[in-house]
Amino acid sequence: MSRDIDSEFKDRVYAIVAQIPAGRLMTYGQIAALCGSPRAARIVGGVAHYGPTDLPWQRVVKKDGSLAEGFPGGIEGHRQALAAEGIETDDELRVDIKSLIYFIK
DNA sequence: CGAATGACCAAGC
DNA sequence: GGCTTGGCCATTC
Repeated sequence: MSRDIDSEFKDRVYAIVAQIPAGRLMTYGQIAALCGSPRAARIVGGVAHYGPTDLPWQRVVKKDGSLAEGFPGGIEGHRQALAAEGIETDDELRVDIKSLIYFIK
């Protein structure tokens, strides 16, 4: 599985997001770092936008704990998606990321 | 093939 | 203390 193409980055994003357990959250920066580029947090967002919707992007939030703005339906839609996953948000549309964040070993 | 974008992050004022 | 600007790196049109 030697893929010398840069698409390996995108491929890893899919893998990581797909491995996020329900009830947990991950930040774009964290995923980007796991993909090999800690500064490519925006790329993860770009992949999410143009990428498949089969993955639980709803479990992916910003490092600040706030939700993604470009999510289908907006922050409001994202909040409902999280609620469907069992993740509760506060009045500030933010989740307890410091507790729900999923750390990959 | 080249240029612009993009679901972010961090720092500055 | 909250908002603005710049930088960043890979993908997409």
